[in-house]
Amino acid sequence: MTTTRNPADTRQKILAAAFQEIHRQGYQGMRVDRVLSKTGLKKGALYHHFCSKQALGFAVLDKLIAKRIAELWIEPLQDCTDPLQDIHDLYERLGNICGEEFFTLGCPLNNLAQEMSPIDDGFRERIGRIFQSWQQALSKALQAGQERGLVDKGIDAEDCATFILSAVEGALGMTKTRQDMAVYYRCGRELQRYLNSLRAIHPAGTKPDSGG
Amino acid sequence: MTTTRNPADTRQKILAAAFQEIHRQGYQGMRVDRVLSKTGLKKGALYHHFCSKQALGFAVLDKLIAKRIAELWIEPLQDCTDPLQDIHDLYERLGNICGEEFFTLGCPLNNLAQEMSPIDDGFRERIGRIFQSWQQALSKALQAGQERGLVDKGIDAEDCATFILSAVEGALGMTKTRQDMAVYYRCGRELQRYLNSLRAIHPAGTKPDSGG
DNA sequence: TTTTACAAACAGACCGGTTGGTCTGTTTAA
DNA sequence: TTAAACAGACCAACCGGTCTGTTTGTAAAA
Repeated sequence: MTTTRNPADTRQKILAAAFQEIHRQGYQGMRVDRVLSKTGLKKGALYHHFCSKQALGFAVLDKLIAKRIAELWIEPLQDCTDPLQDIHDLYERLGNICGEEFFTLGCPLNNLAQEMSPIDDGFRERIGRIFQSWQQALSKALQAGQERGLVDKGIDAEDCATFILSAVEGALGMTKTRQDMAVYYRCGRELQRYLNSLRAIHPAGTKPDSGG
Repeated sequence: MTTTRNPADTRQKILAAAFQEIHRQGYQGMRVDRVLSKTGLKKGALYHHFCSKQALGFAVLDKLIAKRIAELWIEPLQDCTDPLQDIHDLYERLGNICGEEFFTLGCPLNNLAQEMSPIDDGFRERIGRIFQSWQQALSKALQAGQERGLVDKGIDAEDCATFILSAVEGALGMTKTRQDMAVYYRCGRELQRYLNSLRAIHPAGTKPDSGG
């Protein structure tokens, strides 16, 4: 029967509903009652699994959002061949994977960052760690590209990673503001122009691998 | 005496306090009572000048925030000489004008956009108009640069303006998330790299004005 | 100039709905 | 048998907004 108890599943249901609520209304705008009505559970269940609204918010951040970022951005960059190409591919891929509704709601991580970073240390530290690992993945990929001669050795990989991350989040934010996915794709093309400007320069008239 | 009534001044005081509150806590996080305690006024005064919390929020957006954006970004771009240089200068200038505290709180306009665009039509329309004029200013400046031969005629000024706006807001957002102005300056250097990629290309070995 | 009238500009008590959280009791699984 | 896993009534604090009463500026009337 479906009436059998399953604590792990209950916990997951609560997390999923809370994630949706936070994604739509923000953390402060999320109401525990709405999470409950969405799951069909009662307060006893929620406060059995999570000791407070804040603990629930942290759990959503640590368990769902961080995982999503890792799957979409960090792991694919671990062993990429051409970082400049791959970063743009990941950007484009996000547009295919996620529906239009997702884009009108914005990046869950950045939403929380903008809302909570200045007013809650717990959120700021957790969010900071996630962004840190994201940026590191970008930076490492660019450095690997430099070693392979695909990326200009004159650039500072850390700086570029910071900018790419900012630009991606900026594009997602503007897409959300305008409620128009066309903004996302336009920004994607210009991001590609920037990425190309990071390419290793080879002497005119020679191919990258033909030089001596 | 300072006890004499001054409605216009009272209204301005309320707006200023509300702006600070919104900047720190967001619109939903702003409390009417805190605005009042900050101004020393009572509810009677506030609800005499503004019929609701929402009306107060709209007023802050229309009177304070829109004005600030116009002064900092739109008006300076009206008659600029070299848009690519001037856009970067405006970016750098913002870092000098505004204190560190401002950056840890983020762009007031984008904060509101991220928080309210998906859940309130009134805010979304107002915010959309402001961003629209901002982007138009960037776009027009780039087009003027194209006509003067300073900007590559192959680029789409609208697309570039969208990306620049997104990148600037993204940089401000990441600065806020990290609570570190160094992020802002790093992004500034990479933004400049992007802007340089929009420069008109002149034949190798010739100066821009010496070509025939 | 003084008085009166009146609306604008507030003060501040009050209210109803909302919200996160608690507490006790009951059911389920081991 | 027992502890975990819930149900659901209940609560205190908060919060936007209302309402009535009071003060102040001002312009017309005397």
